[in-house]
Amino acid sequence: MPELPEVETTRRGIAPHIQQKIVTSVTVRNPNLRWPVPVSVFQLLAGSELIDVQRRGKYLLLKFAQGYAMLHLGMSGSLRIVKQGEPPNTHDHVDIAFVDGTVLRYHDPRRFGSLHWVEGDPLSHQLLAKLGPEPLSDAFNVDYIFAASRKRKQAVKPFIMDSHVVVGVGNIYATEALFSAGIRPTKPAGSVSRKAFELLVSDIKQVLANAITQGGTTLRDFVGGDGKPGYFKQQLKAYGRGGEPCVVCQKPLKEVRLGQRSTVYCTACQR
DNA sequence: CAGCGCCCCTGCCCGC
DNA sequence: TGCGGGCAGGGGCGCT
Repeated sequence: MPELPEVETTRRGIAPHIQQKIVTSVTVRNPNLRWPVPVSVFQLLAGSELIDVQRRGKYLLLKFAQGYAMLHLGMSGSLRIVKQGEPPNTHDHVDIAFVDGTVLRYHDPRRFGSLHWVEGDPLSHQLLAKLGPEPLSDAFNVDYIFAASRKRKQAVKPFIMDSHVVVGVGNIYATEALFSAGIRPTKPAGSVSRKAFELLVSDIKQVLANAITQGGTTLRDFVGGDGKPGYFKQQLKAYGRGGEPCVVCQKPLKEVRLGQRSTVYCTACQR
């Protein structure tokens, strides 16, 4: 249930359980994810140490001496730490088991996620090479986004959700950040003012950072194997609230589809 | 190239 | 209660 905060929460949650541990086996129960999982390559990982767990955008990178396991959770993917011997449930597609009996288990009902093996620099991989800046880095700033948006006719919401523009801004947080910044999601990106982008950049950073902080509270449940993704729905001011009153002006929020994704905004507060 | 629709897949919810 | 339709937190790909 991954937007960037969930992926980062997952990274922080799993890393201490698996890093610097030796893999004993990799089990792939269903290799038919978004792209076929190269099963035999992963089975060669037995005996190797998982050095580190990194993240680029919504991709998780499990570092080994020989290369990286590059994992994407798609719409419905999740990772949890379980103990060896725990029977798999439906849609538990991959297990990576370690010497101490810890198992990293990948679960993904819709199978929109993916698992690649990458040798060499993972950031040079085709899927990562052209990604935009990390939203919480200094590289994501008003100068950058304003320049990138000039002459773009695309609506600002799909624009900021484009991972080649900036990574990690999914449907929920795009909706929320645009609400906070008072920007109408349908407005062409190229006609959003520099001032408005200043607000938007700051609100994107804030909403993501806040969500990561909150993700921390669901972390223990998540990793413990017991908890729900725990999505702070109560905090959402726009996403999922079509027809309900705007928290600022009480006018009913409007819901439209933009780029095949539901989009909620206030016609009074967002211009 | 920019921009847009399609599609991958399962589960769940709603209305009839 | 059963069933069809629509929608779900993503994003790469192929077409115009």
